Amino acid sequence: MTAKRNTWQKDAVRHALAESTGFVSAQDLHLVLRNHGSSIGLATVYRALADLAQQGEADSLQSTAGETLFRACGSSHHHHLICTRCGTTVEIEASEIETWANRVASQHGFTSVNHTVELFGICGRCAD
Amino acid sequence: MTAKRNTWQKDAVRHALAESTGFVSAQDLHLVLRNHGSSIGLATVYRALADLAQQGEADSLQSTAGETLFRACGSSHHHHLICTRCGTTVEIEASEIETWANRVASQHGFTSVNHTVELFGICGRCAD
DNA sequence: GATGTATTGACAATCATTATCAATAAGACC
DNA sequence: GGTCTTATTGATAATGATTGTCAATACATC
Repeated sequence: MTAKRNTWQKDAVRHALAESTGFVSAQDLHLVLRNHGSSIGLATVYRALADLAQQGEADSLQSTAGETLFRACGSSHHHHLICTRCGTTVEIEASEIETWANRVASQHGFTSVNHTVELFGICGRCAD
Repeated sequence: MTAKRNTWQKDAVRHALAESTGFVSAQDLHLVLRNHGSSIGLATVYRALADLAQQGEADSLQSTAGETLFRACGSSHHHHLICTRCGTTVEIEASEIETWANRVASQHGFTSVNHTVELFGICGRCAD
């Protein structure tokens, strides 16, 4: 049994992630924590984020720049609508998409279907 | 005017990409070309793929491993259904998704909407 | 409080990708 | 064909994100 331990580092990452409005990289988060006076190491931030993502406490996606971005999220399945200017993110439930994905996949003989759906745009506040 | 030139290297990349069944990385393609006796350089493969993607001759997506993957594709807008075992890829037209994306985005006051939609699963041949 | 071990953090190592720059070769023009 | 201009190539160095290493540290239990 992998006896997991609770450390202030993991909490710090959890909290910093919760306070970020949109998706952030591990490096971003490390910088934020350091600026707040924390002495947390970069590798630890990477490890904590990987853990959170695996436990379903965080969503992750790959930016076009090749970074992995993270965001705190609810536990149920959902997608994102992300402002490309300010990073504001809205969680979206879309049962239509789920059924569509399953239907299309089975039409082509595919099983064990996963999907990646992200919407990008410019939010009302940034459009002005 | 940027006077583009035609080189055998660009054709080689185009052809190698056309013969790949699924998404491939620049490194993969470079290896394939080398194994076929080509002396093409790695940097050139990267440049050619970036060009093809920009001209709409290829689609690209970010793998979870952090690589950029490419695939030859038709010119019209579409999505992909990808077998995670063998890489077989099916192009999918989904006007429903387009309208859904626009509707959801405008409901939240977003404009200039883009979207990323990819389906992953196991194809009939690999399921046996 | 003492102990065993998961976890940390500084740094090295890795991997994909991009920049550098001299050498090459398309394409235009004669 | 030969010449010229410069886009393109390719070997290599440089960059940037991420992961591995490993001794030191600190959780949780006795």
